[in-house]
Amino acid sequence: MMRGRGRVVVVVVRERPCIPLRFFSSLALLAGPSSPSRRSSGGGYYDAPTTNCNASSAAAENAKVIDNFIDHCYRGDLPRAMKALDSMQQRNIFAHSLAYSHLISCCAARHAIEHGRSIHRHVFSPGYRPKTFLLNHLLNMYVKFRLLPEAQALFDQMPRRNVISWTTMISAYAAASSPPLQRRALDLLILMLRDGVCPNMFTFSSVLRACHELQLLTQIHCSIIKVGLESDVYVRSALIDVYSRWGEMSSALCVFGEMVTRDQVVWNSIIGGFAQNSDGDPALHLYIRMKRAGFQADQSTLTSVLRACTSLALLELGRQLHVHVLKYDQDLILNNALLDMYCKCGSFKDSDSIFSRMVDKDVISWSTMIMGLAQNGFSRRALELFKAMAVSKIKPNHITILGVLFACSHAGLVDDGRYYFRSMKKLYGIDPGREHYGCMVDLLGRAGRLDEAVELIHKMECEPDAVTWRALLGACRVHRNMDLAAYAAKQIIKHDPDDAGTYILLSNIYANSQRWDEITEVRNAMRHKGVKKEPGCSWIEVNKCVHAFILGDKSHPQIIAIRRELKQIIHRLKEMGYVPDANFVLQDLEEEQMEDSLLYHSEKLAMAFGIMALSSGKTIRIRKNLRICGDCHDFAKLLAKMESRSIVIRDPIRYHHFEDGHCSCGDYW
DNA sequence: TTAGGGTTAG
Repeated sequence: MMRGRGRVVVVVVRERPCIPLRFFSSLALLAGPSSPSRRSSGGGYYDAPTTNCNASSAAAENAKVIDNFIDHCYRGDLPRAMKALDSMQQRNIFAHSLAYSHLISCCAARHAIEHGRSIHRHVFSPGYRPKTFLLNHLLNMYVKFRLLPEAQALFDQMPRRNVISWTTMISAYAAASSPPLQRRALDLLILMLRDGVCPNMFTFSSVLRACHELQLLTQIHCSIIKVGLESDVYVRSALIDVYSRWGEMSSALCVFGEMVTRDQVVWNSIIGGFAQNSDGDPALHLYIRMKRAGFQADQSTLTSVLRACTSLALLELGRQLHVHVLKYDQDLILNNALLDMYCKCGSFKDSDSIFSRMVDKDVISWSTMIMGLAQNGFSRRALELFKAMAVSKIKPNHITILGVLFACSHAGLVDDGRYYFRSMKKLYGIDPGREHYGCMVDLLGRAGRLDEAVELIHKMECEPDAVTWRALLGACRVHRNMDLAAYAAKQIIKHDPDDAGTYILLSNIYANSQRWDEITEVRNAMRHKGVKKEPGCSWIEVNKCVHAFILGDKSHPQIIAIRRELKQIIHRLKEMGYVPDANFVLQDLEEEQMEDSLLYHSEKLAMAFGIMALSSGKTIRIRKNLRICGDCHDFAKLLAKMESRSIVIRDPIRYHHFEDGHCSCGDYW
């Protein structure tokens, strides 16, 4: 016993060598409301009068209860700790903040929110003044349970808030999925500043996620530099991520380039940024640099690098990465990325195999497969998989339905498509968006129901965009409806004034009708806007090298041999009945382009090179930046038949699998 | 003694 301020102070220490001394030295066994003046926040003692034996006995009993509570907290025995907490609540006695914080962490780890709420009630009992640090623990617990309203209520109730309290709330709102909630993070930042609390690197790295305006992002970046926090690695990776989301890769690269001590996450941020912006080349180069810098690829790196392979259609490199993925064989996100890579590189044997072995599948796994099959023209299989998804009890989302409608349009299943479109709200609670309408326009247009397609566009609940009108234009192309094509093309240009291909297509339509004034008008508009058509480019991967072929370009080291091979192929194909298709009225090819270079379209050169460089029977896989023209499409069908090998050509819209004289797109693209 | 950054389908 010790003497202090005229009272006997009983030190309660039990023999527990495994518990840190600091833990015990900070114990506060506090008296109830009958003696509030004697409460202490960190002395490791409780007070008891000397003259009253009953009171002394009660104090000893209280000490025992608290001691038990602390013991259970430390051992992580949640049920017993909660029982002891009940007892403390009845006696109106309290332990030190540290014990509660330990228990709150246990509740968060064990998903025991009701216990967490009991602790919350307990520390707000009369006679106890919880420290800010303890309330921050509770705040964090509600945030971890995604109970933002409860976190906000506690935050509002807090008598004092420090930078951690504010940052916890800002971080919670910034991580929310809805933009209005994310805007609340920015509002809180302003309130925090008004409250005189300075944001630190934790605050900035959190709030950056909520930046939905580029101007605001720039302002926050300036503030970060002003207060000297730009060197923090968390802040930098958040900046890289947000600039990447805005497609501002030069700014992201600038932030990355200024760093001296880069960690794994920063590398992942910049690689992921390029991958998400469909800029696969720099993503792969940065990946190589990361490896050279001594970092190993983790799940996030591999997912982004797979995405880069997907955008570049690099099947062989994707297969190499698959070997590294094996050590994370149950990682759902990584498996989904792998599925998508194989789907988009046209290798369904591999995607099927992975999909069937995946233990966990989510809506993205199913949607990836359904969409992959649909885009590649395997509509029946896509619809069968959608039925299997219903059995699996995974609920479809708007992208799944998009895949289903895409599949219906490619198989000409008008009634099925209508059924899914009409019932998507009722069956799945999903409102049709622009993309769903676009699929329906595609479906009706493909079936030759152009009037119905136009009617649907006019009935849309949302404003049609260039994609909607392009779907109608595609149908006009197939069904040779030039008037409607001209109308659709004008609508596309209205929404996307830089679409050079559509200007050229419109000009060709007018030329066919000898409408010279309108041709001049279109050409002047192109000149005025400085619109130029991107040259056609095709890529093919051979022996781990990517070979690029550009229309009219002769820089490939084997170009003479390739052109010779191509001429021989054409000669043989002509014997099979191939007639070059020079009808370019409903294509976005210019007349001189057709006359001079029909023979040397980039995909034809890539196919000829594939025949030369790949072993017999191996699938020729080509990626193209523009849509394939009708002549190259016929050429590929006949070549696949003549060579008895598969040819896969991926254009920006869809995929063409050529086999035995047929294409999976059913000659509609 | 509490708060922060990177990965998947259209």
